[in-house]
Amino acid sequence: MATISDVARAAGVSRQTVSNALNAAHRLAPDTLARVTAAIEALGYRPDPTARSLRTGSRHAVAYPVPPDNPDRPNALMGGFLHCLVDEAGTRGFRILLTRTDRASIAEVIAARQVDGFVLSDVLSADPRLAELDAAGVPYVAFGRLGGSGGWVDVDSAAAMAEVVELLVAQGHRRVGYLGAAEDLPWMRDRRAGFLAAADRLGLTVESRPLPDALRAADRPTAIVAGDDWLGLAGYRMIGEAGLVPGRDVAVTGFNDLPLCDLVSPALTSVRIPVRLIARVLVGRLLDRLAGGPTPEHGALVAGELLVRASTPVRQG
Amino acid sequence: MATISDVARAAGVSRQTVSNALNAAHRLAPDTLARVTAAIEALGYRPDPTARSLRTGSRHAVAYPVPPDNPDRPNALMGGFLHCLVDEAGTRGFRILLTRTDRASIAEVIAARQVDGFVLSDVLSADPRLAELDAAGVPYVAFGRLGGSGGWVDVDSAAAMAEVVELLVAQGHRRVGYLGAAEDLPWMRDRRAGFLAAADRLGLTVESRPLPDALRAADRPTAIVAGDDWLGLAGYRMIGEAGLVPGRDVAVTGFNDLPLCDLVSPALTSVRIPVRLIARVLVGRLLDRLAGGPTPEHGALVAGELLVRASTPVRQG
DNA sequence: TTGAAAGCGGTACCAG
DNA sequence: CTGGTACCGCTTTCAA
Repeated sequence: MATISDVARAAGVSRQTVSNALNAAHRLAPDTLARVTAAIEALGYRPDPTARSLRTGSRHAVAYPVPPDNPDRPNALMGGFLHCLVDEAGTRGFRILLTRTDRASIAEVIAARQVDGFVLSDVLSADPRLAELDAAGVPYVAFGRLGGSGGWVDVDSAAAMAEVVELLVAQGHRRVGYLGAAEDLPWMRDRRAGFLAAADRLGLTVESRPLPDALRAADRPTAIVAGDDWLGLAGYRMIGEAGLVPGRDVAVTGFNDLPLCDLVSPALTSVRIPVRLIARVLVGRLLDRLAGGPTPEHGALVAGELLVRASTPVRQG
Repeated sequence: MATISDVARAAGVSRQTVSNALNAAHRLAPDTLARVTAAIEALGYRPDPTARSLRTGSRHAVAYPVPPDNPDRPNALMGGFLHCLVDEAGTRGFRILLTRTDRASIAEVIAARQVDGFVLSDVLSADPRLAELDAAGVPYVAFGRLGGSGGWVDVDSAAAMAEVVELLVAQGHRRVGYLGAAEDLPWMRDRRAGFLAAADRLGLTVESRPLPDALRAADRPTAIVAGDDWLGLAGYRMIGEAGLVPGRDVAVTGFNDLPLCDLVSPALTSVRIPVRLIARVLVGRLLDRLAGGPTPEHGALVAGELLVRASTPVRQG
């Protein structure tokens, strides 16, 4: 492996000049630059980022703690998200370092100064990792809304739920049930709130009885809005157990647009999460901040995409 | 941030002694060790892996190129796999660095000496990345079988397919169709070969007509073995289009055990891939190699787990 | 515009 | 068992 000294020797200049050729080419005389560049080419020289990091203190790397995965309900979007993250960071010369999610592991990565910043996801309220990062002064951005700072990006679930409600209203639904779960998760709470707000605004009646009972009542809801796709399928089951047919008798919507939406019968109307865009904005905000830019005032909301499928058919009459 | 010099000064020893306390504690007098340890604690000193790497040349990091993800058919197992990978590597003091999969990116990571080795997946035959790694002498292990070396781990699809065939035979099936696709992918070819071998050994007749036609024939196959779960669902559709009912009229099996197997109706019999075990063996082999151990002669095959569900019911008569 | 010297934070080697 | 010295490969500072 060629070092900077090898190149300097080959080009008949000092090591500094080689360094300048790489980092501040404009300060070199044209012919010197040409000579150095030729030597770099000839020797196949690549500066060692480790040595550079030691000197400059910047690591050109970002950590992403990989959330644990429930094998029975894997996050099918994770692979795509990471691919996009790597891609977006890569085009700006940064790498993604995976870490465990526990506080100790994160503390270690910070203490070892292995990265310049963090990308977080699945952030809970009062997440201990945030305290850790704040205390150490390590910049981060989160996928999912945070309390104060503008260092976050999230799906605009309120807007998405409003679209869902508008769809149902347009299809003639007047009484709708909401199927939620895990409401300790901020994003699940957020979706419910978005639904309720839109339902209120558009004059939809929200079912208050437990859904299994409500579906058997004479004035049963004609649609169920679920907090995610898995819950949507739970809705299918409830509907079936009430002797009704999902889609035909009761419309259903999900959230996340997992691939199973197209597979189940009827295909499930859902909201697609723009993974690529989210990765881009996350990386953009973090790297801008690392570059010394100001922290944006507000978090960024990106629109989900409502995909209407057979589970929300146009109603006859 | 405390440095090794700070600790040395605080403990009244040289930097070298602090270094020894960390890396070769047995060479220190007990009381010196105690003094140094106390100083480390007091100052919260953590050695900087970047500086250490510069000196030793080892990065304590492993690269994993993230395969691109088809949004319409995401790899639902990726999140869990990466989590396991991080976990297994982490317990041995190694980190996972994500990279892009293209040859140029990999060449860059190698040239920049950013990792000690690679974990690969989705390796094609004559994969250009292998040439790159071999040429540079960078150690690697692959999820998925490789030509010569023992640096790989894979699911024993032949054994798994044998289990599938045995199940079908036991259930009274005599004529079975195979539904494959993307046979340029080694693992897909491997599954088909495993099926054919087992069918041959157990005297099963393999359907040779195109499945849509065969299902309409009088001597139609009574079961379909699919190369993966998505193909299993394609099988469901073919069966339905032939006026038959999957599970009841024609048994179906998949492969991978995606979560959708439990969701579809009938639930799809499939083979679960032991992701955690695979990650463990991959990391184990790579790190053993990095530690100077010998390369194993053979690749490792790990058993898949056949999960029998409603799509392969016990046959009446 | 170019170069010499110092140093980033550790570890290897060797002397005592 | 401990410490002095050189050095890993690069960039920053300051003179020439």
